[in-house]
Amino acid sequence: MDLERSIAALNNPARRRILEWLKDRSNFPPALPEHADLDGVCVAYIQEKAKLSQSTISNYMGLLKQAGFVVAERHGQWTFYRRDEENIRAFLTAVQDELLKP
Amino acid sequence: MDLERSIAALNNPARRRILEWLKDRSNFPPALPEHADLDGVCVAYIQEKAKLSQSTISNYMGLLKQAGFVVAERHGQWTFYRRDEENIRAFLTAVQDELLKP
DNA sequence: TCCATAAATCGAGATATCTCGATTTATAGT
DNA sequence: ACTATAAATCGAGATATCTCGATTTATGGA
Repeated sequence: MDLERSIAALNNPARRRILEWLKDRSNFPPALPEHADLDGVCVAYIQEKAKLSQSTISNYMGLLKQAGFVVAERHGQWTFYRRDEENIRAFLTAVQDELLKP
Repeated sequence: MDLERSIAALNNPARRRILEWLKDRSNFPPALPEHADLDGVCVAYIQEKAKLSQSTISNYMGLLKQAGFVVAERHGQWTFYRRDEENIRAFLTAVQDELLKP
């Protein structure tokens, strides 16, 4: 749990929005039939929704991944990103401790 | 509750450390007798502890204040800063909501 | 093997943050 | 009025972040 890195990753409205969108797969276009079993979202879909360039989104997803907020799973040419709920909760606990613990 | 501003204020190790130090007045030199009733800490004490310049600390305290993490109270030539526990809790709730709420 | 598509990496200009020393403002005491 | 002290503001150089388009890498299909 690297607070530094996590807070930096959150310090950007687009990245926070992406994390929110990922709460619900239906914020994105339906998955291809062959990906129906995966609950992640590919970079292209995120890019389309965020209206930022492909390289920017790829970079952002990398930062969110390093921060522990998402996990990436590669399937063929696609990389599917989804939230890491456990790590997100761990982050919240860490911030709470840092801000409130005596 | 301006999340943007609050997260930006937290996105700096020195500022986070200051917020931690302010949890306990005894992290700083004892107050002057005439300030014994106040529980805030003056800029000079924070500066000494943080080993950063006076202008940097003044700037940082301004950011923490705008973010709602501290309140300032002026007494004569001194400005005393102390944590705003209620706002800090409000921030934590807001982050939690942003990260977890469906 | 060749082509098409998805994503990652690279390089760069624009913008923002960090941090400082110098200056200014506010207040208190003589 | 003058001096001293505390804090805020100003101006600037160094460093980091943002975001892009171009290129490269990885994979799958004809």
